Amino acid sequence: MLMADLRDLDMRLLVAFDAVANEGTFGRAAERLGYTQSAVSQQIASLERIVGDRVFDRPGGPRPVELTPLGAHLLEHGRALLTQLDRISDDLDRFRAGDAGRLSVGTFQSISNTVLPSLIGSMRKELPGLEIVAFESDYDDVLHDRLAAGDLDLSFVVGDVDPSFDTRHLLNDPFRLIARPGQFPAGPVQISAIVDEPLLGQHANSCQMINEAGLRSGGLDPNYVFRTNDNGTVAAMVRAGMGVAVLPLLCVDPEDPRVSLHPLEPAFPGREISIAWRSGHTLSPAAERFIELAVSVSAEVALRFAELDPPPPRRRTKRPATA
Amino acid sequence: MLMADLRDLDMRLLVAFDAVANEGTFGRAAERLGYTQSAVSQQIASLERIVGDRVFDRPGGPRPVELTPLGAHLLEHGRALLTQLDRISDDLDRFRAGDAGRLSVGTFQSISNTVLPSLIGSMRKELPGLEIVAFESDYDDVLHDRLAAGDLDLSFVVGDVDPSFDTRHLLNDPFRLIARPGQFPAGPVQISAIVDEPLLGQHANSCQMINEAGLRSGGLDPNYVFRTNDNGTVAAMVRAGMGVAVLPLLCVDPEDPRVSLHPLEPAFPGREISIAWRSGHTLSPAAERFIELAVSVSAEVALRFAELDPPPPRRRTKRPATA
DNA sequence: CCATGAGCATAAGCATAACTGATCATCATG
DNA sequence: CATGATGATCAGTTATGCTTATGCTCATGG
Repeated sequence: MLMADLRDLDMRLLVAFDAVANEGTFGRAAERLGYTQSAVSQQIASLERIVGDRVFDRPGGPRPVELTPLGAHLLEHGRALLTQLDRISDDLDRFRAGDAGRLSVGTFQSISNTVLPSLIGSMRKELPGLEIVAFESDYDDVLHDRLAAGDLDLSFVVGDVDPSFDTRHLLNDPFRLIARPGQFPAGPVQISAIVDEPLLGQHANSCQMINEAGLRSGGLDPNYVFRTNDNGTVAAMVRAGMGVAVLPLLCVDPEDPRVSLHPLEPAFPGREISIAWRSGHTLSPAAERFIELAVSVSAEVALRFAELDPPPPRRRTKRPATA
Repeated sequence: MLMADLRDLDMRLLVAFDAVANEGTFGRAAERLGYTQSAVSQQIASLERIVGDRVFDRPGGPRPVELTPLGAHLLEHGRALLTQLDRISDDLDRFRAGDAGRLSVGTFQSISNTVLPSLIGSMRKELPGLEIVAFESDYDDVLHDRLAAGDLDLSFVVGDVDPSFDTRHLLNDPFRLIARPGQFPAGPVQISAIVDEPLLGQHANSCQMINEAGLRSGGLDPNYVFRTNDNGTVAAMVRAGMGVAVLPLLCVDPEDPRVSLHPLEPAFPGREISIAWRSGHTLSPAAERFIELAVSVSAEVALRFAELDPPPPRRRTKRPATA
């Protein structure tokens, strides 16, 4: 018996098999499927060649065919396969809508604290079937490597990345001086005014590099007395009087009354935050949507920044003129 | 996008898809599958036409292809399908060995008590993967109907059945007089000796018909004072002195010292027990095996009958001659 | 007992799908 | 810039799948 592998099976043969089993005759099955009786006869013959045994007893004459025991057994498997195919079809449709599969996103602390919660909230509300996995690291190269390896679909990044990645710009995150309240008068502080202050900062990473370069360009040779990547710790140390810090605005809580924030003068560029993915690689619909939402959430954050600094000129709500 | 249904999918496309995903290039996948690179390229193109999207990013040049997000998602499904196909293949092999699937057998009380336990025991030991379902009825027509409807794969039957069934003969079950010990001298009893005895018997069924016909042919016009299909009850009634019974040997316990069994004279034919199935219908391998085992277990039973009656002439084991 | 019709199988013919072999374009590499 | 590995594509061939036409089987009903 020349018995082929089931892996050579065309699902259409199972469809025909199922139809014949339901209809009882090859002819009616053919009619339902839009074939001729002969075609169905040949399809069943193909199926039987593949499984190696008859799946129908043909009693001859006008009597309907009946499943052989093996046919009945196979049909259970076959129907399970067909419904699984339908489920896969549905799942692919959901995937195309972004509402299935998994999305891995690289992030770093300040993003995780600010844009990510609302972003993931929106995604989960809009695409509840999508599994979102976030991976956080404050070391750019870790994120880059995992992104390049395909472990991550998307990653938030700081500054420019090499051209093997495509990016979408999200926002500019300006640096601010963090000091004790009252230590400096409200408003901008000259960099020259803090040349002798002990500095608190982060460990070396691209953000800190931008930061230090900016300070140096303002004539300050930074003297770091403590470095930590935990932004909360930095703020606490400032409150404790250990020194002052210069941090990206996203890294501090602008609502915290226990520290005061000051723009620096002369101003130097903030860090540019983008979202990146491997160039030349198709993005999943979920990733596309994530990027769009990231852009809009970031725009809201940028808007809050703009309102924060210069400190909003306490504009009184316009009174309706009394007639 | 002319997107076909997944039900039109040929599993060979998934095999190629899987191979390319594993090998990284169309060419190596083709080599492994015994195709040309061109064939695999076209197979992937077919797959992509069916799912409606690219499943690989082709970076161009000598770089390997990489799964698109949708491709990765589809591949998980595809691999699940392929392993399911392999499992089905294995299951079909087991089915062909009789060790998978379900076997429904029709039976009646005396068979259930005697041949069936050891028969099912042998089957379960030999084919532990087979599910055996027994359906018992003491009404022949019920068994016949269920067999004809295909609810039963096989059924034990009494006597001849209509030609829409095929049968295999199992054994002849002779009728015996059941009496109180001492009521008659050991050995055969003339039918004429029990013409005045009140009779116990079963309700009308084919076995009882044969029985009554036999008694009539021996000159006895049976006078039934109690009928039940429960053979244990018949024996108990005999012990209680209600009357005597004529039952097939399979229906009584020949080890029970509280009743005594007697052949009747003139002898009349016992009931013929066979196993039947729908003629023209393929039998499952499990059913084939069941029939074979039924034949051999029945032969053992017939042997015990032969030893029982005439009571085995206590033949001494031959002593080796001393030199 | 024969005519009828429902049913599947099969052969012949054709259209299409699938595969091969050759060639082209792409692009990393040295 | 030459090279080589890669996928796409085209033309040609083979294989597959489908239709039409026909034959065989067998239950049914005169």
